[in-house]
Amino acid sequence: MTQAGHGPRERMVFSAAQLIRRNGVTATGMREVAAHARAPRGSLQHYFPGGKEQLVNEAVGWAGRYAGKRVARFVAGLRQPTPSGLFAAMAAQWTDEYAADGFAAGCPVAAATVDCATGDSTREAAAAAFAAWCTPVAAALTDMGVPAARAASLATLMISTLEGAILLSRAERDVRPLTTAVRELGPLLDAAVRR
Amino acid sequence: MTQAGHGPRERMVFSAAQLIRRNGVTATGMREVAAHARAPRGSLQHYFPGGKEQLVNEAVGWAGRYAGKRVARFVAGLRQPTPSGLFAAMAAQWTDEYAADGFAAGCPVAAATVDCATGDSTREAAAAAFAAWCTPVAAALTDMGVPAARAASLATLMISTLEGAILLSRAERDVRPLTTAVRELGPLLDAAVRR
DNA sequence: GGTCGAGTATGACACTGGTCATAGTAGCCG
DNA sequence: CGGCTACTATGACCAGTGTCATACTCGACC
Repeated sequence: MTQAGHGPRERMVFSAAQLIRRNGVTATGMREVAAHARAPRGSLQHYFPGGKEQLVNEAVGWAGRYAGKRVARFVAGLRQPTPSGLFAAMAAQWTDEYAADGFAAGCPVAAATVDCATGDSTREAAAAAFAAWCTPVAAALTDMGVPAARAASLATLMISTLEGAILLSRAERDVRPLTTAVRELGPLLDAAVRR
Repeated sequence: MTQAGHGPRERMVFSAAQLIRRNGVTATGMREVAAHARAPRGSLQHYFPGGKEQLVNEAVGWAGRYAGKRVARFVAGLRQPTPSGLFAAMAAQWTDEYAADGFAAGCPVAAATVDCATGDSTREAAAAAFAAWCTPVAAALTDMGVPAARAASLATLMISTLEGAILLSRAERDVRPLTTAVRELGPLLDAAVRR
């Protein structure tokens, strides 16, 4: 998650995702988002006339697209593409971040799902984000030789397990749940490739 | 999660867990908890001089102990105890609730982990709750014949996957992530029993 | 130059949050 | 009865929220 906002609008969406990831939706204030993005407070109502709900939904959508794009880069970075390798790479993104920056942040989509006081549209945005994340994973699995029927199921399983392991790791302040998830789930994933 | 509070204090802890489960920590107000528990507002500062932080932590701890106790009942209810059967029973608790009452609520411990604006002690309470949940699961696995070395890892995997599947199911308003987790993870779990 | 509009900047509003202070009530014990 | 403790009840406070209204800057365009 590198700082990559050109315009002030994108910076605000990015900052919103960043803060939601850390503190949750309700605990993240609009003024706080503007300050974090070093954007004028008045721009909030200008760019996001739909208020906080719109801002949160866009942040969630951004996170989903970001995660989806990362999948392609992960599989491209594998010397020998295997399902377990992809899963390990996805988990490594989190273990690396936790090792470098601490356990302060989680997945913004998860935060939006749990903290859905904003309205039902946020829940829909979260579902769309998970779909945008799950689809490329399933596609990568089929490319690796997993039958199409199981690819979608395994992709869902991978994201479920990863999301839960992130949760446990954050609570325990230890990457152990993430590493055990990779170790235990890897063989199951590789066993699904048709040879 | 049946209403089981005798005294007003327990009712408040229970109500707090219930509301946190639905709306998250920050979005749950103290006055709201008192009203939901049909307890006088003044009792809040009497029973919980530590303020919201104490109330939230006790609610999280209660949820952890509750989940831990459920495990023993689950394994007792299985006619033939297998790891996959236990996992299916744990997931069924959620699919049943979602089928009956809708997708409004999630796991309170997950909510407390994500929405940790209350302070670091809440995170520790969440870690303790996950431990109180994970330990009996690992014990049940060893009883079923899983080598002790893997039992702890598999218990962590089960809870990670379950927690993530709850998240996805809630976002999608569909129990599909939960059912696929059970279907895909079952064989892996049963393959770990020593025979 | 004048006009327009995108974007910026503030201040105010109504409201809710957690917390504190204080007063009141009930029941038990001596 | 008085006194004490457990509990209840209420009101006030201040910081914070999202949102709105208004006024300002500044560059582009005719």
